Amino acid sequence: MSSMRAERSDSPVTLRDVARAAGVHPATASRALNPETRSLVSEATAQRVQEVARELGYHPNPIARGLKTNRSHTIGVLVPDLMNPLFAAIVRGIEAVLDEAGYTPLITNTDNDPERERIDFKAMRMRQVDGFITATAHRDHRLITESVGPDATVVLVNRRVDDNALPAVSADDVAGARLAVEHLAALGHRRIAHLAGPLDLSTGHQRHEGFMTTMRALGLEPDPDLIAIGDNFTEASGARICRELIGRKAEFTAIVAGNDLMALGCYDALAEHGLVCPDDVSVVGFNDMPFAARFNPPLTTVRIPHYEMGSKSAELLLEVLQDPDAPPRQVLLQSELVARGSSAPPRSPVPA
Amino acid sequence: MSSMRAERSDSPVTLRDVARAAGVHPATASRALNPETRSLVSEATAQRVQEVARELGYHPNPIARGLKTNRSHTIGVLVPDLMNPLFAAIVRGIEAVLDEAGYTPLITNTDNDPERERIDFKAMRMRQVDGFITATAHRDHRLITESVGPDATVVLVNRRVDDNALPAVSADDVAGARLAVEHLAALGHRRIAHLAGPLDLSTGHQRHEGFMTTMRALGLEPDPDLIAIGDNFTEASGARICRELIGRKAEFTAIVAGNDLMALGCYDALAEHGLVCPDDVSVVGFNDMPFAARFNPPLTTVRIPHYEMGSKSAELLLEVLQDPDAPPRQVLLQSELVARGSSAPPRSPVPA
DNA sequence: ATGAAAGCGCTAACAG
DNA sequence: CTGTTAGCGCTTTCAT
Repeated sequence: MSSMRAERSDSPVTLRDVARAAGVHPATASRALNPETRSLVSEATAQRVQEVARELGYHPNPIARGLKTNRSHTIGVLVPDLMNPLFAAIVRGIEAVLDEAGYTPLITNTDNDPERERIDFKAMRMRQVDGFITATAHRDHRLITESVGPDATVVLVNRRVDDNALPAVSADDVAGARLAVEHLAALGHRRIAHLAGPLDLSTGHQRHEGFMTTMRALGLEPDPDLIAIGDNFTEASGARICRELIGRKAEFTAIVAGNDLMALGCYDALAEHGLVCPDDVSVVGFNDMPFAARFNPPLTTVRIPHYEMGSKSAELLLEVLQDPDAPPRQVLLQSELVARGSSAPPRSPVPA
Repeated sequence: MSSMRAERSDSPVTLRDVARAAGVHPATASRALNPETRSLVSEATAQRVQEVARELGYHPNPIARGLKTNRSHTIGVLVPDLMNPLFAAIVRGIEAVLDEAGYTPLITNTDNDPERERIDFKAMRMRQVDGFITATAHRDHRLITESVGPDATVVLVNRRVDDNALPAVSADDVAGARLAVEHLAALGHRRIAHLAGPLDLSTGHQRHEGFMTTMRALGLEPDPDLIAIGDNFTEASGARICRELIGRKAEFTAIVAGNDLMALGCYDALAEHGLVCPDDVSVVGFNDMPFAARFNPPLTTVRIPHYEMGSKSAELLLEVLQDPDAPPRQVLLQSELVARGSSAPPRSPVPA
């Protein structure tokens, strides 16, 4: 109630105002208001200052604080594309944790364009972000360190770099690909194709690895004719290389796609050639993006915990910010197969 | 090439450094570097300062600038939920325009929670945002003006307020609903239901208006039993009120849903009752969200230009920022019907 | 435990 | 046209 008085138009109530009202020096007020330095001030005055601040409706000006401290309580978040629901979910996870900790995310879309990425990094550094969370890392991390400087705090999400030089949280893509292959093998498939995502992205690479390893482990030597590499993780790319695969006239009864979008591209390419999924060809995606169960047919896919990936990455960043010298930690989240309508036993199962 | 020298670790190269190197006063350097004030300085020195700045790799510190000017070149963007692909698209449109103009969006999700919204507004004002773009407006705009103050610059996107007191860009929802009804009527439907979104949101309200008006215009007095109001724009809400509708035992052959998500909810509710879409019941959505064509059946819906809505809203905001006293302008974007598999003639068309 | 003073990097009067 | 002088709001030595 007593606070109503101060709720006037703007809130240009400054630290000085609080100090004056509390009868102390601005410096003292500053100390009293900041949890980090409160111990430097007597319990009594601390109480009083805080009280007065509340009554006046005082809010510290983060800009001014940032100018002095060289920190902005702002985190740069780089994703390929917010319109990909996967990344939207990750961002929401990041936002939740950051918000709780008093940080604000600064979000930007790179469309996987390295040039654009470089520009964004620079721009964010200029805005004094305290750290970065990026989902756009290529397997070689030099692009990042070159752009942000070796000093900057960076956490990777959904991707990782080869040498594990950067802290990262990602799903276990190798294990995920294994689940996909095992699922298809269990259904009786032997001629399994893989339409991989770009191999210079860790997700594309690891899933490819997982595919190859598992195939061999199951005694199914992968046929080079049944492997194709897309140049990005899109429906168009998936469709393109699926057409290519079909054009090769090699026999196959199932496809492991690099991700759900590429799987959708397969749907299209298959349909163009009069092939029906799953009757003629089973398709397994990756990510379990929102609405995957709505597709026609409902997409069998490997679920990765999007939201949790985001929240964990934010936690990890906060951790690194606290203790910059700790060795880069890698968090691996579990993936899980979600069987839906796009996978079924092959028409004429080849007996093992 | 000559710039390599300065590209050392961080970029703590300040205006003073540039000034010193160019042999001028910092103030002069400031003027030379700022396009707005460049005219105040001689062509020659302006050139020289800019040259030196480039060589040194100087970048102005926006924090410091903001502290002085009380502007941050930052825009607060409030959306209900980034995971709704509609809003992701809007955000991308906003981002594109803002970025071009040297502004940075600060994005936040409100989940349509007014309390959360209020908090976000406050937090952003503290961060000195220069303006707001919000997709979360209720029809009554007092919530907004109370939160951000009467002085603040606000543009609405995808929604509007009743009295048009705020600048806004939105799709023509009334016309959109008309298209939906006309489409179904043209197919031969007479018993058309409407599962509306919340009526305190302009989108829900306007689509409902458009539905009622068009029905009457076509001589199809809307049956109150065939109207239900959801409490939010989600699949769950759509499913809930669709079940309710079915429970009423009133006859209907088609549904106009408040948006695509609610239409998806209808798919579920219908299926639960053994009704098949479109054979038994046609369903029309609203928004044409990404992947709508992938659903089963592919969703007939009213397309609104998501991305353009975002970009236009950013342009409008920039406009208002330029000329704060101009009367609030409303931009209405055209919607368009996209006929897909979820709508078909009724089983036994009632002759007109 | 508190006050005084300086300064983060930049811009905006005001002189000259 | 350019230099001088302040000062944005806050934090941080350094004294006291």
